[in-house]
Amino acid sequence: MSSVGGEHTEIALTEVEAYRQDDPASHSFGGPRGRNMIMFERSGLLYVYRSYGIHWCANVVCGPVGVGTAVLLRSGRPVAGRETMVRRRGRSTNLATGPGNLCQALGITGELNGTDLLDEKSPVRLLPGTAPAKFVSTPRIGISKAIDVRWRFVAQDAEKH
DNA sequence: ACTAAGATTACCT
DNA sequence: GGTAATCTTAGTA
Repeated sequence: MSSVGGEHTEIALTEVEAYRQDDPASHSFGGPRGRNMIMFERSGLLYVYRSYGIHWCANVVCGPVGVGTAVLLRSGRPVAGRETMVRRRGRSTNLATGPGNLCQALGITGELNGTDLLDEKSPVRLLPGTAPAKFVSTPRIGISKAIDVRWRFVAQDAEKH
């Protein structure tokens, strides 16, 4: 969920991708430096980076301290605050499909990099939810390295809204 | 200092 | 289906 700007929005994740430190396609590949520092912190932190100079992408750090592991949030289904998302996105469909769109819908920007997703006081938090009954794994999207590992997970009930 | 490429999206034909 | 928009990081000189 997110309460950025005092407006509550909430989505159920339908698509994620895993990135590990020993993964050539990962920002954490080669060790901690610059923007990826957060990936080496403790689990439950938010890692935000800019993509193609235009979009924000959000990750959840999930490895032990010192290991650069994170999960990229690619898509979600609107659960609450739909009006806010429509206004932020300027459209009423595909509100949170795609990494950049998801961040825009939730109001996530680079300022939130390093946010503790497990702290009740944080503007952006991770809440327990029900795992999708069925999901498929596929090659990851938008990268040119290590495309043979199928670490993109898509919920079968994912729908465009 | 300079150049190239990138975990993308929206708009054009 | 193709491409422009736009900025940060990494590699080279």
